[in-house]
Amino acid sequence: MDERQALASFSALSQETRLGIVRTLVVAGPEGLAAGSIAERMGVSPSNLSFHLKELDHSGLISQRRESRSIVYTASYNALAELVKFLMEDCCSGHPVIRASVERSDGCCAPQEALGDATFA
Amino acid sequence: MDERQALASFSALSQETRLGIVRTLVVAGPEGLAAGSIAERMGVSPSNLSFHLKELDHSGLISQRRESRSIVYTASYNALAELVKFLMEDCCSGHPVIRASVERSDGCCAPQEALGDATFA
DNA sequence: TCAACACTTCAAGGATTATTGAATAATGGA
DNA sequence: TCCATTATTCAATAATCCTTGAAGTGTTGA
Repeated sequence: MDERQALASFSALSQETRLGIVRTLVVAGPEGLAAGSIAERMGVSPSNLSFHLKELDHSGLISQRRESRSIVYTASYNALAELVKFLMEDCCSGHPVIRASVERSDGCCAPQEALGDATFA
Repeated sequence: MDERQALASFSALSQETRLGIVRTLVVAGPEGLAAGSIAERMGVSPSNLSFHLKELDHSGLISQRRESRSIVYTASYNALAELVKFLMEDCCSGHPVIRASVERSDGCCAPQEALGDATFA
């Protein structure tokens, strides 16, 4: 993921409605949700939702397919994963504190003592 | 990290100059950099830089201290780590594909085969 | 105390982004 | 074909964000 894409992704996630859409679609899984269902859950008007969906689609964080009358949206797990990687590696220079903090959170990988004095600030 | 903070952080990172500042400060390490040095490196006017620094400070991604005439800024590794965690856990519901993709990237943890059919889309 | 330095704050503008309601497009069933 | 359904696009307005230059705030050394 290049910087342009990352900027667009951060911008997409910086708006309450859009962050909500992404969360909803992630939970919905690969089957996705029709625009109408999303609008209902989020409590926004169809045209407003459409505006935000376009923004998200443009950033690559979601994708769409037509299914009969509906247009069904799905979260792009790949793009989300790329964004997490960008944040950790490109933006944060793979800093040990950040990596460790994330890995620690699911009890995986290196024990905390192994981090040594890499954990500043 | 709650949603409000996450939105503020994404908003902070969605602007080219500010993303550049964060990257610069992460690389600079815990000693940080004076506002003047940052302005010079980023090629922006002092007042414009100040505007963006305030934005970043407000989101919690950086912090500041006065040191003689200068005001020295440092990246908040903690806030950055929290943001990565938010993205993976709250926003992405700890989705296995995203987690795996990140962990895979440093050759740590579970081998790819172990992911099984958790890797959809 | 005064001047120079390092920054920030303020006010004004221009540029983007968000919201709303009306109009338009695509699909499927009677 | 005609109508209802599902969604998008458009135009206008409101709100927010970014940039700039001038003015203001601390800090240091003469």
